[in-house]
Amino acid sequence: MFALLDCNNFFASCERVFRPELAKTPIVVLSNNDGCVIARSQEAKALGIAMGAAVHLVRPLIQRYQVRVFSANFELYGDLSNRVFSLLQESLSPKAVEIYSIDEAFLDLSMLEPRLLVDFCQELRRQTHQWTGIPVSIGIGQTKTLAKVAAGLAKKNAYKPNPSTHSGVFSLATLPCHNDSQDSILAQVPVQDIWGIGFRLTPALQGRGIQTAYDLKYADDAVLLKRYGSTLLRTVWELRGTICYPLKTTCSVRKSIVCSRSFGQMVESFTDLMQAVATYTARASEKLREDGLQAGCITVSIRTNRFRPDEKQYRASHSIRLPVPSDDTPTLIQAARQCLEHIYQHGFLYHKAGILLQELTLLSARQQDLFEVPSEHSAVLMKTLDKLNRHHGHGSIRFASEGLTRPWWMKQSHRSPCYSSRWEERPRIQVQAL
DNA sequence: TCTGGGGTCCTAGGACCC
DNA sequence: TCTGGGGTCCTAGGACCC
Repeated sequence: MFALLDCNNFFASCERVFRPELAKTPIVVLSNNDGCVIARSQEAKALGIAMGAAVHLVRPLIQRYQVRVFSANFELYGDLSNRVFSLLQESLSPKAVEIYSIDEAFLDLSMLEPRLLVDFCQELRRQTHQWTGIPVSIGIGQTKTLAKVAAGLAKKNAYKPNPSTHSGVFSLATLPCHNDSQDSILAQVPVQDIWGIGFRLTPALQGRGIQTAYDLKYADDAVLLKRYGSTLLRTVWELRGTICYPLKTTCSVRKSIVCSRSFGQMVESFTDLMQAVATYTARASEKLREDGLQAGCITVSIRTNRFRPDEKQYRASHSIRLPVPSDDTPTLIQAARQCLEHIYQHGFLYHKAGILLQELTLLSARQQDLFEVPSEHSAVLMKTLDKLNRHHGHGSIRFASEGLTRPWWMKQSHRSPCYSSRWEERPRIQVQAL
């Protein structure tokens, strides 16, 4: 038996944890560079501010309803996310929790008697809110896909005008999978709300008369497999109660690391562009070392602003395979420079750059190279660098190639403090003497 | 003026092998 | 008129997720 615990309006809820006076205020959180809306509080959703909306398009709504605007603060969200998941792992067991994303976790509840499931989840929900300040919804189902469907329904119930005490938890598991009442619930769920059905599949399925989760559950396997592949078929089987996606608790080694950002202002020169690429490479290398990995391949990509069709457009990327896998920032920056030299074209206004590290291997399982000259010096230097940056914040110690003034740096005009992860930004309490 | 960032998995097709 | 069959590996592109 699976449950999906989903944090409600997560980024907006995080902003409220340390600003309780904003409990009823509409809130939006913006993407890096303050470009578009990536999270909304319930009040902001009710105002009709769409997910992903460009800020300049919803500015009138923001001003009219005095919506509180925040720049994304992923350090804060990551820290609160860890607190929520630690609590789950303590309440259940680390082996029963799969951290699926920054704000969601699948839980294996097969150790509980079915009649206790809902009460257990209610208690978990209450405790999470009390201990972390984050409101959550929980869905229960025989498979992950059904638990996801249930979580969606739980969230809807939680924000009804008069939520009942049982809102915020929804179980599909108290009903057998081929029961009419479970089917009647699935018949209310639009096909695009199912986990795994995206914006491409939705119109294709609708064109075949598949409008709801119920329609998909009873669709023809052979047709779906031939036309759409095995991934969709797994989703269908999960709707029928057959587990195709077991709980993944061992954290698998990741396969790529990306660092890409759009610029605060357009960049034209090679020097400025290289500064950005060096900065992103340094950040990605840091992540690489955090996970004890080395990269065998690096890709650099650059592009102009695709939203300005009247300007000359250009996009390109180039990859280099390193002679020996590396986690050394200078080595990777050097390779990134070669990539950029390969694709840079003078005369364009660049809007975004990114780097991608691939062919990641564990440092502990590295293949020795016959001609390699091992450098212990590098390992010590990188370790020291990471320690300093962990303690004083990202980018406190940088490579000169990352630049000093950095005019291209992203805009973050409304970032809240990292209340819970930086000493100098911790909340202050003023006590007034009576 | 202003439109995100970081991931995974699957499939088709080409290149190559014997 | 007719031009093998079976296999692996790699890559690009497309789909999805949050």
